[in-house]
Amino acid sequence: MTANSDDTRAAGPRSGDLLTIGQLSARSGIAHSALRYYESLGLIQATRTSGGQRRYSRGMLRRIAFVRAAQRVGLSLDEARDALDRLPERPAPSGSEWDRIATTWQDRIDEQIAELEWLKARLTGCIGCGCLSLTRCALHNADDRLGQAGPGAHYLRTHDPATELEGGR
Amino acid sequence: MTANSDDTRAAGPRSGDLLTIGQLSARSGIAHSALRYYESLGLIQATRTSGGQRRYSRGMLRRIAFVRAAQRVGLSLDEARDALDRLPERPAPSGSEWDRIATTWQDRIDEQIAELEWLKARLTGCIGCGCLSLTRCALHNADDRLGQAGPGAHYLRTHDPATELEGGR
DNA sequence: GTGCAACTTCAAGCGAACTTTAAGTCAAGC
DNA sequence: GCTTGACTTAAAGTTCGCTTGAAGTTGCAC
Repeated sequence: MTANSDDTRAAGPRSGDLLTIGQLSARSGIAHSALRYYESLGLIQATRTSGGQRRYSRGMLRRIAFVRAAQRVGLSLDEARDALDRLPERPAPSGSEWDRIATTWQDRIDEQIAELEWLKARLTGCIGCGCLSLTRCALHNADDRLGQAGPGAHYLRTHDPATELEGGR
Repeated sequence: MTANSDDTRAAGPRSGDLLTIGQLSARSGIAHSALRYYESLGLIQATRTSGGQRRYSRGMLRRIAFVRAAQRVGLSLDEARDALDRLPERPAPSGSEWDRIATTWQDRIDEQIAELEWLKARLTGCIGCGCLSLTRCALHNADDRLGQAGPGAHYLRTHDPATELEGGR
């Protein structure tokens, strides 16, 4: 960005609240290209200057934070947009819709933690047994557990986030 | 020209130790196509019948389980193969190399759990405050934390697994 | 008014992890 | 011997989440 003054926006008299894409990128840690990509997906919005440049309200930082949290919880960007679309866009999302999402996400987080704990426990067992015990070693016994999830790329996702969000309640 | 003149022993679907790709797929829960893909990457190996069909030893189930565990820990398939290559292929991996990997993975798991706990705690705060508190809400405050990791797609990976495995020797 | 960083669009490219398709071959039960 | 389903290869296609490149425009300090 230019070495213009250190406030958020030096240009216009009343533009104190608006961020350029470079500023939004710096604040959010998301690359310019990714922000434009997010805009193309409808995750964030921008107004335009008369010259066509994007200007973002500070509320976009909140939306980006929401998206990043959604990703960490395992949602795709499409799913994050759906969730955002259901939130009232006030000063901040509020009310039962947000409660519902937060609760759902916490459940998902708990599931992910539980799975990691399971894996960790099995690895601990392996260390203890030197991975030589056919009856106790995680990697020996894992195949008993492997077949249970059915075919497909289910190993990175243990459940379908869409059904979780849409049909869950 | 008999199908099983050799040690391959391709006499039938339930011929002792060797599995067809269909059987391996059923046992492991991994699609046929993915198994062939894994073979192309060197993650698993097969002998061949005189007719050219793959036959897998039961040890491949262990290797697949290892790969799946590696994926859950956040490794790429290439990294999983590197780890497999360093394990002695005995009845089971054993010894200090396995200890080292298991320990490294447990550290990674701990990190992932910690991050999930952090996110969960922030969501809990949001529920408590109805997401209206500018000072406490995770999504309001997240941007303060967002910029700290620098640019790039750092939000899904908080560290580089390659340096973890290679440099940590 | 000039210089230059920061911006614009659009399309193509990328990397990971697979899946799909097409056309053919093998294995085993009857 | 025939049939049928499981298998073979190679290449192309898919999805996700972006990044890169080219070529041009805007905004602002000097």
